[in-house]
Amino acid sequence: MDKYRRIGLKLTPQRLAIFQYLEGNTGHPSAEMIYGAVKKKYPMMSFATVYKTIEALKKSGHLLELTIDSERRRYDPETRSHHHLICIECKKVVDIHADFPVHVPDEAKACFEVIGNHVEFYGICSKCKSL
Amino acid sequence: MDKYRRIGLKLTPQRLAIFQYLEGNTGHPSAEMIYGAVKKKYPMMSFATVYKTIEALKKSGHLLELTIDSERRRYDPETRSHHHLICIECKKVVDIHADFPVHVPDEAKACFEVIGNHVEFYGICSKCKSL
DNA sequence: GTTACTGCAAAGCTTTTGCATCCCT
DNA sequence: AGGGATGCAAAAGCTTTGCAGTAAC
Repeated sequence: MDKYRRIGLKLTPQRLAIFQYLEGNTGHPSAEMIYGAVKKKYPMMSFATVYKTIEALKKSGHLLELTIDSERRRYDPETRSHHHLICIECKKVVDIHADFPVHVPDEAKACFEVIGNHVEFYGICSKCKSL
Repeated sequence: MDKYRRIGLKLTPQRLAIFQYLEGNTGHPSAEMIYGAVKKKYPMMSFATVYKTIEALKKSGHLLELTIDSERRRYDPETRSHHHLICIECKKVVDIHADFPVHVPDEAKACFEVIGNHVEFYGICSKCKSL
């Protein structure tokens, strides 16, 4: 947890709870999910603190904002490049750690400097399929 | 334009203007961009009509809702499978029509029925790069 | 004539912000 | 002690909805 102090973030109890909730969390939570989980420990926790902490983590590169759900922003503490499998029913998102041989066509390279890529697989999870 | 009437949509002037704006539009517009463009022709146009028409087009499969921009929903009249190149500065989105050899790992196949995939390339467009 | 669409305004959500207070360092 | 963080409440976006009037079919 010292990595957060090193980048100038004060370690308040609320933040520690958020950090702990996010640590290794592969559920791609939304702000509301973070708030709900952390509020159990700290009932005084406010949404403002959640959003402000998310902002600080994003800026310092410890949290990624995903663009996989059009209804709300979702976050991922796994900042290494990886891909996702998304259930179109329940919006569940599962990580896929693999490298895919995707190469941008040359005509696109001409007008874009490509930095990275992200593959989304769409489908229906087994839970939703059985309903 | 008859394809819309065939699926039970009434062809009002407002809708025709929206359809015409979207036809072949590769700019991945947001609701506000659609509203702004169509309002020039029909100053009485309301946001409600834009959103309700978007909803009708989505339901009938004539419009895709993209999840490439966390700030607002963006739409794509190109409903065939394709991919995107996204400028992380100005959020410009460019289509890429190509097939990539991406295959879901077997362990993921076990718990998901995969329907499709979408590759996003992130980068900086030449316009933003020169700023 | 029916049925569905429009436009307005209000409401609903998610996210951001201002500010006084508090607390980590 | 100082500067940043918290929490509240208000505000700001974006999107949806109810409803009365209107237009397409």
